[in-house]
Amino acid sequence: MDKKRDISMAVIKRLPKYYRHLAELLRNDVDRISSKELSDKIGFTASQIRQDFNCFGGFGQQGYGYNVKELYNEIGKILGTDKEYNTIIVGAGNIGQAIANYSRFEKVGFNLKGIFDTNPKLIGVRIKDIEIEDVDNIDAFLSKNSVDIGIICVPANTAQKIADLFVSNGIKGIWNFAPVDLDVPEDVSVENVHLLESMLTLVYLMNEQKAK
Amino acid sequence: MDKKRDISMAVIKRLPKYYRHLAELLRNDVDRISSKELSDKIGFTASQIRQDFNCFGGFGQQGYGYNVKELYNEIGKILGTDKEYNTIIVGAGNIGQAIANYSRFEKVGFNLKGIFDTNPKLIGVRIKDIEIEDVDNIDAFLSKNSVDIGIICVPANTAQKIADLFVSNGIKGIWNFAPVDLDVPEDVSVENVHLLESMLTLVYLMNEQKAK
DNA sequence: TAGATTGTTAATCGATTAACAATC
DNA sequence: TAGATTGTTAATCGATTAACAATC
Repeated sequence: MDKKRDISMAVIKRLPKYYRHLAELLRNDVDRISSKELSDKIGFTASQIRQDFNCFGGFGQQGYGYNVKELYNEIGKILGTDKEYNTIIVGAGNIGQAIANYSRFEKVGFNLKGIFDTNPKLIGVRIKDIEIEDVDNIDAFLSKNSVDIGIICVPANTAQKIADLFVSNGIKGIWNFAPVDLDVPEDVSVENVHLLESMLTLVYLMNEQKAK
Repeated sequence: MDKKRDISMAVIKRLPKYYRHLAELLRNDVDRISSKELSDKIGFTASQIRQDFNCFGGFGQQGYGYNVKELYNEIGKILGTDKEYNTIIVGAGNIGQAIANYSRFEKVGFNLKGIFDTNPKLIGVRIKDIEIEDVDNIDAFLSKNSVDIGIICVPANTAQKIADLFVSNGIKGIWNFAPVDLDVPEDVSVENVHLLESMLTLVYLMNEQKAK
């Protein structure tokens, strides 16, 4: 486990992409791959790929390359996909509902346990066999159920309040879709999906291209 | 315009965050801010903030700091929010519908002009006064309408086909939600939102914390 | 064994931070 | 003017790339 320490964020952000490409190779029945071949496919340099993998120990074999299945499993373990995670969604608007219905997550071990909203029109509605509950019930729900990840899909002005609620109930992972930077203790991990910022990045890149 | 050249991706990715924080300051009627104060709020170092802004020219005033309104407008211009953009969404599933209904985009100048899907049950359905059309109509639609940004919300296996369709019709910006790396000419910009990868990053960070 | 490719060290490159002169 | 804070150069830090010995 100690190996995991001091891994740079640059490496961490590349891991899921390796994982995705290896899953694809696996589906295509590819047994082995060299860092050079993976480089051609994924776009990182072969040197970087070898450096990245060696942060976690040597998965390859000189003269041969990497065994796809083994590498896929190793990276899965590093990422934590060998475990299951219980999640709840707070905010059952457009994004919240889309995430709730997004079936790819279940397949990878994310189990949605609850959906919450403040809107009386939504409370009681069922999404995927889960009845949307009042946000006021979150505290009680979390004291009875073990939840690993809280997903925030509420507007910016209430997001911090929800995050505080998560933190006070011992949730250690927050997936945040609200356009704010959440303030949480350092042992709580936050991953943001800032859609408008992503769109603005695209617009910048387009205008930059046009100027060339 | 030449100033824009050679701006590193690290800087570009920070611009939307500056823009969001400045919008908030503006809403709170803050007139001026120093790099030090902005640093406390946004989390980047004061030095980095000044470096970033100076990539585009000096927006500040010695001894005073930055005028919030002016800085907000300047960054808006750099990002391209002073213009409007026509968009279409291909794939009217969970994510596609959520994006279509996400009202924050309209406010910032993104105008949704069309939604396309292959599912006969969805074709003809109206979302926000826009009737979902058959994907087969995209070509004809694009030859008649000026579209700046194509949004891909289809499954992985058809995403590249849609991207090709966009490219052949002169679209220069693609916002991609499909879990694939699209292959496009270099004058076409792609911004990815890879939800599963974002979630896996969160899971890694949580497990790393636990190991400490 | 010979060839191929890793694991790993060293060199380079780029991004961040520190420092301070310029100046409002 | 004195104080404050930028703009900018120099120093540091970290990440990527190159090179090659180890070894399958």
